[in-house]
Amino acid sequence: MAKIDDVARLAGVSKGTVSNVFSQKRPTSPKVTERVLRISRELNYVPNHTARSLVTKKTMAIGLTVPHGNFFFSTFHNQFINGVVLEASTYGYRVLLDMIAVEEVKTPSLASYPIDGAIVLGPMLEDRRIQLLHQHQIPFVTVGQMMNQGIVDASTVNNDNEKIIHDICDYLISMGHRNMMFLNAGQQMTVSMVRSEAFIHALEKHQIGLQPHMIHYKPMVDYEESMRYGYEETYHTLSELSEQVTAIIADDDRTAFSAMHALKDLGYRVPEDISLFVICGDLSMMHQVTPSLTGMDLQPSELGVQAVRLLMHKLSVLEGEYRNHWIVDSRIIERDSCSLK
Amino acid sequence: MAKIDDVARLAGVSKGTVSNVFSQKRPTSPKVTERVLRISRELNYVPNHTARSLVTKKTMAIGLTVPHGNFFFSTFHNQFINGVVLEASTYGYRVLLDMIAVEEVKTPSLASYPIDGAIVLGPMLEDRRIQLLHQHQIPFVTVGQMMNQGIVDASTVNNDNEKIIHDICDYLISMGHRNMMFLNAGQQMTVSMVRSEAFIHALEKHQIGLQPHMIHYKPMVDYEESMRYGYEETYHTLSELSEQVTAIIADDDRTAFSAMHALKDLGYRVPEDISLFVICGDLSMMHQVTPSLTGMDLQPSELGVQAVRLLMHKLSVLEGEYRNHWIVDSRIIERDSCSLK
DNA sequence: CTGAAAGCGCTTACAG
DNA sequence: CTGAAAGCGCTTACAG
Repeated sequence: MAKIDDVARLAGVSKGTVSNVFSQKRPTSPKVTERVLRISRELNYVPNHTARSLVTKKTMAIGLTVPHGNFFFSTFHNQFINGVVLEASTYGYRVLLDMIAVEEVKTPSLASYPIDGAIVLGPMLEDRRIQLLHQHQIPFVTVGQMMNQGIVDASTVNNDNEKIIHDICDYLISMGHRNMMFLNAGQQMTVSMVRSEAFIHALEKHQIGLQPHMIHYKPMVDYEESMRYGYEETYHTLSELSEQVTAIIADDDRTAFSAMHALKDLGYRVPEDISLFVICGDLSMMHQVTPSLTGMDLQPSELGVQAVRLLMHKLSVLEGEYRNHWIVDSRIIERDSCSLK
Repeated sequence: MAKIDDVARLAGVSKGTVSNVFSQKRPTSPKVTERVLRISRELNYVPNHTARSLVTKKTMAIGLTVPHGNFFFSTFHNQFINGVVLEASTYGYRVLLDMIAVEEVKTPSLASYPIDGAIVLGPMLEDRRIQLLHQHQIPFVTVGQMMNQGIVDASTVNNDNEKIIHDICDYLISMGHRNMMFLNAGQQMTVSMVRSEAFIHALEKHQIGLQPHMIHYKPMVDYEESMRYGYEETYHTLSELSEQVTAIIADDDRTAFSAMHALKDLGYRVPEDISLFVICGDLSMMHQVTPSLTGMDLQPSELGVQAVRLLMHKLSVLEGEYRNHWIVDSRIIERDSCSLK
């Protein structure tokens, strides 16, 4: 590959001038610009990204780390990632995908992270990723519930999870449901704790006593098993219970699908016998199944966009004031899976 | 951040030695190793990835480019990406996600790609991404149908699309179906061309005449519209047709869901009135809906794994013989959405 | 608007 | 097993 010296020599200018033509950080005369560009084209020259990074100290990449474990994207993640990648490209940034946890610095061969900043999706308690980012002094923003873990000033973009749960409970309770089952996310997700608490508060607000069968947590397992979560919990809980659960709140669309499957096997109809509400699912897909699923629009793509904007502010790519915590709106999309008790 | 000179000075050794401790390319005495490591820990030192890359000429990252446009991942893409990221991490490689097309070199500020190789998902006719990769001399492997476009020796990982379509047609025809509708992928996808041809051949093989309503192509549009594709084509085709279509082959699970929706609105039952076969869908999700969907297991995760392995061979990270074209197996998973005519 | 020179933080022959 | 020095391919004050 041609390098800057080759272009400079053939164009009869200095390296600095060639650099300026490409970076546009200082003006160059039209004549020189055109000559340099022509030679560059002939030589198939393009500035070496790595060399540039070394001196500018910018990699023009941000890291996107998702929880470790045998993890698979949900449609929620899809749209979130879409928002991130598209918005990042607006500022000339690329996205480095890290699905497994940022590894321990166990092997000495580990080098620094070639990223200018990071977005941490679904922060967890004792999150190794956050500890390392902090230690390496890489600016980051978390998306999802952030608990205080000593890193006081963490920037975060999130939905208002308390409001979400209260809205859902108010909605279902207003329809006459008092025995609801909540298929929550995994216990290691900080979001699930906030949601459980809000769920309990919402019940109290309406003078409904909490019962053991009302809250379930997704086991932290592999893909296949997590697909069965909705089925297993629904099937076993409902078949062993004497009282009648009349509404189920499912953490995501997959959980909802598998819960529906269990309901069918148990002989229950949705929504005639049992209502089903999805917190975090793909709205289009939820619209296509039968019955179409009522749920909450969390705007995952918007979460991604706002996370990138916040990070760009922290990196001083974006000027002006900004808030360290950003809440993305959510609202109920009524469809056919919930009805009066 | 501390740099190699700081560590070298405090540890009383040369930079070269510090380098060796971290890269492990040359042995260092236990005493020195331990001292360097201790100092490094104290200073929070870690080798600068960019500086290392500049001299080794390796970024230890591969690019993953998906088709441009207003694109959203399907569950197929999810699992594929999973395979790629996990397998790449095995070799110490990270994955740079490019969702929009590798841009034209229109603005001169564009720098080289900081990747050692690339995986191109869903190659298209006149694929700009491939042209650029080729021009920048970045090794790449394509996943999905590759048509000859002057780049003769492109490495590729793929399913056997001809076999897939023949297997599906043989399966449905053996059940008595002769009037089948194929909701194919978008016309710009090379895979859809191969599948259409195979579909036509399969019909010929069984002496079934091709009719205009039998093949449809997903319009290249935004997310919302593509979700409607299955619905629209199914609804309009079936309501305007005098003869009876008895089986539908859907390109992916979303198309299948929305086709099912249309069938329900038209008063058809699956599979009693019309059978439904899904080519490329999330098997677990297809198992959870009612009726559970019969489809083809394309092993998307395995496609990702093999694509990375092939690329690692091309980058000489992996030693030994390898084939430039790799076919990943597929097989029919029988569930409840197809039945005898 | 342009050039000459230093420097970004590493690795790598070369020499011992 | 270790060190001294050159060099990876750019950008950036500094000077004009």
